[in-house]
Amino acid sequence: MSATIHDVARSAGVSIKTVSRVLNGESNVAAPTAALVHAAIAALDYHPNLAARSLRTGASDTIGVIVDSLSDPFFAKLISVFEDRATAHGMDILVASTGADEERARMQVTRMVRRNVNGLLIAPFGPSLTALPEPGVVPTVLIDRHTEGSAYDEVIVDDEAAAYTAVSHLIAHGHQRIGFVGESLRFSTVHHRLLGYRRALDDNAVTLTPEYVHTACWDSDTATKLTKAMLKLDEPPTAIFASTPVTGVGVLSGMRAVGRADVALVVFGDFPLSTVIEPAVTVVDQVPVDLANTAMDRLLARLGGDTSPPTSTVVATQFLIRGSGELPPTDRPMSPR
Amino acid sequence: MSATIHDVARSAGVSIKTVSRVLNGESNVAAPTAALVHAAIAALDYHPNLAARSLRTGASDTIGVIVDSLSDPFFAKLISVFEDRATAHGMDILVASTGADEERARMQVTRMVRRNVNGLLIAPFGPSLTALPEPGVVPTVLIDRHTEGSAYDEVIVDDEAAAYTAVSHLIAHGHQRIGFVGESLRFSTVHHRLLGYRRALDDNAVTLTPEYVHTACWDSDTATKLTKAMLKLDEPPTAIFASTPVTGVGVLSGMRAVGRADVALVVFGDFPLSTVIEPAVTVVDQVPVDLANTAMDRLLARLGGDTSPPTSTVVATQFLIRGSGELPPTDRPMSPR
DNA sequence: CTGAAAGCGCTTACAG
DNA sequence: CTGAAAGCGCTTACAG
Repeated sequence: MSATIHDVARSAGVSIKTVSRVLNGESNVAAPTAALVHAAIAALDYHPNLAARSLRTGASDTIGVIVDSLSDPFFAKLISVFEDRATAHGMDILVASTGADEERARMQVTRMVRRNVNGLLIAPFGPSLTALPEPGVVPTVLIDRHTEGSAYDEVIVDDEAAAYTAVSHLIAHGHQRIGFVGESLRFSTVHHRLLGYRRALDDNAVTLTPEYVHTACWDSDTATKLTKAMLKLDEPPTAIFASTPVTGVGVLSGMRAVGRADVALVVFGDFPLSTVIEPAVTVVDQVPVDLANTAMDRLLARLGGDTSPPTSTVVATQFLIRGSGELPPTDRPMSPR
Repeated sequence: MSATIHDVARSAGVSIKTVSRVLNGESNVAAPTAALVHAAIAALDYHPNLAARSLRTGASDTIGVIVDSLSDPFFAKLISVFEDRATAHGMDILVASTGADEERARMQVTRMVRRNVNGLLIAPFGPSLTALPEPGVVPTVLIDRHTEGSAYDEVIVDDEAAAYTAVSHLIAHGHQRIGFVGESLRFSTVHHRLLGYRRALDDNAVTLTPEYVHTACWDSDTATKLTKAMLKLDEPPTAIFASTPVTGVGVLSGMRAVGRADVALVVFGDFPLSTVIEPAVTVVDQVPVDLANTAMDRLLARLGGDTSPPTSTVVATQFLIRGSGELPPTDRPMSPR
């Protein structure tokens, strides 16, 4: 039903090879011939069959994106930027989630490779390399999280330095008892944020209190529970550093549940409503748009034939001071239980 | 480099047709033969070439999703559910955004069709049918918004009824001056939410005040600006109904900017932090998970050969009363300007 | 500058 | 229950 290259060739009175040349912008076609072909293409509303092209060339004009979750606002923002950029280059994007499950991540990579994606953008997790494509199979750029020993370009932020800044900021505002509410240390980002937290304490001669450090807050609800527990300690923290927006929301919820809006808070990662909450939430903004654009730049360079050694690009974060991180420490006595 | 069906056939000592039969689960293969083929497939780590299959069959085991924006939390949630379901059926999803631009929407549909997607899930906008695939080209299900005269299944919510409930709730709590902050009426959803708003006023003998009705809040910032302006009227509204989470966030921001946390608020659509804000925000929850699953059910039915006439499925919403919609009207005098 | 032939890796009739 | 042939719609050498 749809016109094929043969129809165009017949209509233009040339061979299919010439049509193919015009289609692929090859230079060696006489101008009048090219015009004839263009006219035929327009007249027949011809569009090349992508599956046929893909079968022949092994590519697909498609970019695969693999992240933990498609509904997480951070990843959703990355995807949004990837799609804009891909569309501008005539490519489509295929998305897949891993749920931070290694088995599923492996499967998603395999599926993408089988789909002949031109390139892959992956938010890796855990130290394992098995959930990444084998080197040489498909150009790949890793985003947000570092994987030791990978053969790929990566685009990350300096999590440790940003966390260091954030926690130092809390200490500078008089806080000595600072909670750390983090997701799993399986994520290199959370691991480095914890390192930054510890270094800030060390450099300011603040003793680390194990009861204040939580590294298994899988979701908002867990963060809420742990926050409530922390704030009920005999010596509760006067400030909390949340390692991600998801845990940050949980912390806010926990603070609210025990009626403690006076606890200082800094969240790693900006989120909608952060400026509407009272007090507005001080955050480390990872600037996901920059992260995504930089990663896409790398991938496009690789697709363009760049074969230089893998690079590690560190995108700048922004520390946005809004109020919640500047609350003075209160030492209101708490009921013992 | 990768094994082909010929390699498997040779290794198993059968013809490629027999391998193809096994691959596609056709019944008429002798058990011992099938076992031989399976062994060869496993030994060679064979995976069928998807492009070749797609070229031959005209399908691609792929579902296309087209929405306004990939980073909007509502659409991101829908996509997340679509991906889960698609993965469970061995299909991948291709995503594209329209930016609510008809030209771009048309282009995205064309691209998806050219990619031979098995099915399409589209959040349409505006009355135009030109941004939808021509009937018969590809099974399509429309989500969230109604398009008059389309030939496709649709899965929507009863926007008018839900808005009616929300606004009636405000009136029942003593409010007579109720603002409507909406995005464009191009969206059938917003249009119907406005109808529900008007009907609730009518049924309760509340006069509609044109200054309270805004239907061009493209983004949060516009909603903020209009909210601030409304609250500075000589007779400001005592309650506001926001037609979407995006405008709702803008309204909250505007209320905060003029120091009016005492204005009642109901938002159409739940959003993260709605329970953490003080007071917690009363919302009409569209239950995006239900919407997405129902749409996917319809699409899978169509892919399974269902050729019955197009259906319109209305998914139930939930009215979540949390505090912000129950604030009593205050009649604090405002400065005249 | 242009074209005829071959073939990418599958599935679809068709035959036995 | 099994197979040989044809062909989906392109691009890739190769020839002229």
